Amino acid sequence: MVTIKDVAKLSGFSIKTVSRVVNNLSEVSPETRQKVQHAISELGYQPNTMARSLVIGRTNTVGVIIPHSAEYIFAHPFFTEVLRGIAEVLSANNHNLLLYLAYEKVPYSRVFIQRQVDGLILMSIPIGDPNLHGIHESGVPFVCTCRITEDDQITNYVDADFTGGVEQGMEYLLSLGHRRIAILPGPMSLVSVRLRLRGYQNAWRKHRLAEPEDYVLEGEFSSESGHALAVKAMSLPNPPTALICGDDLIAFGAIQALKEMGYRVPEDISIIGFDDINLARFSSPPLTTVRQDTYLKGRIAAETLLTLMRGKCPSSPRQILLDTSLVIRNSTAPAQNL
Amino acid sequence: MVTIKDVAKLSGFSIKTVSRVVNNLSEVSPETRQKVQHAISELGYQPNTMARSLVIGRTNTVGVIIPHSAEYIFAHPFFTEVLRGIAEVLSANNHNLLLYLAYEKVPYSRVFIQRQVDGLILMSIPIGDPNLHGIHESGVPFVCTCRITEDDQITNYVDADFTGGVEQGMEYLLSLGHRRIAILPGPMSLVSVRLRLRGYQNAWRKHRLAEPEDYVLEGEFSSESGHALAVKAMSLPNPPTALICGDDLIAFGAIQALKEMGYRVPEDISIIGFDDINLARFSSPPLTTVRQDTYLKGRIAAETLLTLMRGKCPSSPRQILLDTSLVIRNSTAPAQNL
DNA sequence: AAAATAACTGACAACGTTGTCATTAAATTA
DNA sequence: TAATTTAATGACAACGTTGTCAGTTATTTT
Repeated sequence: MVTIKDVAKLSGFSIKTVSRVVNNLSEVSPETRQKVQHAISELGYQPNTMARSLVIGRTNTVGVIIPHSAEYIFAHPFFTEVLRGIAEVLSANNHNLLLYLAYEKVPYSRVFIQRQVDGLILMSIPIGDPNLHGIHESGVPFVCTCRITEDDQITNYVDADFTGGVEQGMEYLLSLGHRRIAILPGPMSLVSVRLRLRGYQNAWRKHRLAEPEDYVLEGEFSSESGHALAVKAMSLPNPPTALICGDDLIAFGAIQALKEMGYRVPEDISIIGFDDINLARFSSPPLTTVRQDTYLKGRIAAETLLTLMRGKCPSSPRQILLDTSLVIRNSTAPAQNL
Repeated sequence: MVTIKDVAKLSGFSIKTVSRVVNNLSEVSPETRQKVQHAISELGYQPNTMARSLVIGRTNTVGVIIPHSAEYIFAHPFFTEVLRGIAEVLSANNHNLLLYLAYEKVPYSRVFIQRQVDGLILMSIPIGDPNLHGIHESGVPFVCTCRITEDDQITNYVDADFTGGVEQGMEYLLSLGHRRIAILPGPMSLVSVRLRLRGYQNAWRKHRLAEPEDYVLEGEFSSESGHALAVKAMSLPNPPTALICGDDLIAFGAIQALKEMGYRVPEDISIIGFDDINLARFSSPPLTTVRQDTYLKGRIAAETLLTLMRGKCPSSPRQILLDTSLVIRNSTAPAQNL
């Protein structure tokens, strides 16, 4: 292994001077710099990251924590986009990205105390995660890409406005004349799902309409679940004329189930998704959906974290809510009397 | 920051003895071990990873390289699955995962020479990547999740048998009576696409049939591209009765385009995809596709790398080709005379 | 009882870098 | 000209850990 010592010996200068050249400090004469650089490229020298980190007390590395219990996070299309946003910002700022699968027993903050990372991004935290305590205690700069409670006032977060997003979808369905609107929000164990439900309830209240009963159909973020729930919805005594879904996968499954049952989408039943994944344009019919910019979520999370890492951690948390927008395609139509 | 020194002072033992306890070495008496452990948990001590790595010369970290020029890799459903396979194996073996976006100018091997990682997984390498030279030279243990040439005999790789996969699809279409089969293989800049094409050609040859002309329609791995190419295919003087696609996204786009043009799938035109992503079951009609196990690809790549890292790098490369299987759903039917 | 072995424990160097401070030579100022 | 500043460089300690090896007990063997 080529070390700074070898470069010093070959160039005839001291270790410290080589270090100055490597770190591009100004206090080196041009000739010296050139000679040292020549020796560096001659030997193919690269500084040892571990040794440097040990001295300077930083690693220029950010940890991204993915709760492993939630496997569907990995499988979900939005995951990639958030990660890409994070990776690009970190890369542009010369920071590395350590990806951790967090099992419940292992406290996230460990990796910070061990000086592996200078900060953390928590990608999807279970409600009541006991690790958050340790995080706060250890003083890690961290940012969540989700909220930990419906009215989180504790963590730094960047998240989509799920409540507002569902309200947008509901407004549209109501404007089309739908009054029997069921929601397939996803798993209620997730805060984001509870926030979606809040949007659903807000919409009814805002229009001074009574929220229909039995129209909240909890499930998973998957097409399989959407399929099953759509079947269940249509077998209700008073079946809905529209379904608003917690994500696009649920919507895809629901559409297929409806077709199989002989309903036409959107003529008989309207469907709205959430996320606007790439494939939403290519379903049959193309999906009307509430768009959230997951790539941007990742970028902003990373940028926020870098800011936190540079300055002291502020007393009040940084909380950012990203707007959603309704993308109208062909899975929605005016309500018919069935 | 709590260091091993603090633990030594509090427990009354030497630094070295604390180190022995931390590393769970046997040469410590039970009482000593207990006292030291008490001090450790009292202080909340965690060993400094950088200092340890510096001494032992390893980081227990694996780098995963993603060429950034290929943005679609991030966006592609298979990416997540490979990454999940890698992450799970590394996690189970107490190794960390550093994710790198590789820009063309930055040689991958740098991160190895800098001792940030003990090995590398290269997720999708452009043909003729100049960095491979540096990789071989630096002696990094590495594994590719793809081949770098159609007959790669150099790198360690784990990849799907694209040629065989397309042959499976072709066999099925031919058995259904199709003779006008066009292929939408994806971007020819990728080796995997050239290998798919090879499977297409093999099938014709094996059946002693002349390969039809103008039936290779190059494009991207996206639904948009599939849509455009399907339109192009059907406007040929002698349009095909079946399309075999390089991935499922292309197939989805193609199906939509065909529907828009008034064709029925599969009655008029048969479609086969590649990958079997989760959503393949939920397209309309459900997609017949060649399944590759991308999650397994990731797992095996990581396991292979760990093996390489443990032993010396063998002289002959480890090359693993994973079988594919045809999943028959409803986008394929016997050929009709159009 | 003496000698040999085993079981623990600790002092100190080493890993490869950067930070602190001293030293030297050159350039500027008084 | 002498005194002061500036620029360039290097010696050495420090970062927090592990490896080496020597030392001290306790235990076993002769």
